[in-house]
Amino acid sequence: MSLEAVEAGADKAAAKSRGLQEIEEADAVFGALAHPLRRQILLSVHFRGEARAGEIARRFDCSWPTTSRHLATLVESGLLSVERQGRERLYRANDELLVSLFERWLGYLR
Amino acid sequence: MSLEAVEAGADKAAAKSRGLQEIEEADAVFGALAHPLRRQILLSVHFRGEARAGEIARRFDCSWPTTSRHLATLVESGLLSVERQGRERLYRANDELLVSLFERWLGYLR
DNA sequence: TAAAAAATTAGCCAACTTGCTAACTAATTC
DNA sequence: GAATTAGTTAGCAAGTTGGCTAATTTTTTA
Repeated sequence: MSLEAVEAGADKAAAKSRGLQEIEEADAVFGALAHPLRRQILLSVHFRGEARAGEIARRFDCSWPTTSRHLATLVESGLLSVERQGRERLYRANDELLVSLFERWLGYLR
Repeated sequence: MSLEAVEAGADKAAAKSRGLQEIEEADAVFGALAHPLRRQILLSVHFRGEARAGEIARRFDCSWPTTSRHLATLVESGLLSVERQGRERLYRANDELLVSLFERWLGYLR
C-alpha cells in the first residue's frame, strides 16, 4: 500500500481497478464494528463458538428485535454467518475476515 | 479476555472496574474508522508522516470544512494528533493506538 | 389443528451524521 | 493596518441509525 494508492482510492473508478471489493468489505466491517453492542455480540458469539439469537437477545440489555437487527448487520458485513435449524438460527463468527482485515492494517502501519 | 468479560461488559458498572477506559477508547476509534474518508485521511497522514489540513482538504474530493470536521473526529478519537504552527496545523498519525487496538483484537480472536 | 416458541419484519420516531455554504478567527504579508 | 492565507465554527437540510412496540412468519409441541 502506498500513499498514492490511498489517495487514488478517493477516486472510485481508480479503486475499481485495484480493490473496490476490499474497500467495500472494509466499509461494511468497520461500519458493523462501530456500534458497541455489535462488538459485544460479535465477541460473545466468537467465545461461545456459536449462539442462537434468543440467547444473545436475552443476555444483552436490549429488545429482541433490536438485537435481531444488529445480528443482521453483522451477517451482512460478513462478520457472522447464520444457519437455520428448524425455528432457531445459529450464528457463528467468521474470525478469518476480521483477522485478515486487522493484519492488513497492521501491515500498513509498520 | 473471556466470555464472561465480554458479556459483563454490557453492564457499565462492572466494566468500570476493569476497563471502561478501554471500552470508551474502542468506541471512539471504531467510530472514527467507520467513515471511508476518515480511513483514507488517516492512512494518508500516516504515509506522509505529517500533513497540514489544507493539503488534505485539497487532495480529497470534499469541502474544506467537511475535511476539517473529519480531522477533528480523528483527533478526538486519538488516531491523529495536531500541533499548531502559526496559522497552520500539522497533523500526525498516532499509529501506536491503532496497532495496540488491532493487536488486542487479534489476541481475542486466536 | 390450536397454541406456543423463535425469530424477523414493519412501522414509527428521536437522535445523530454528514454534506454544504457562509461567517468567523488568527496569523502573516505587503 | 489592510489584504491574504489557513483553518475552524455555525447553521441548515437530507439521510441514516438505532431504539421501541406491534405484527408476521415459521416451526414445534400438546
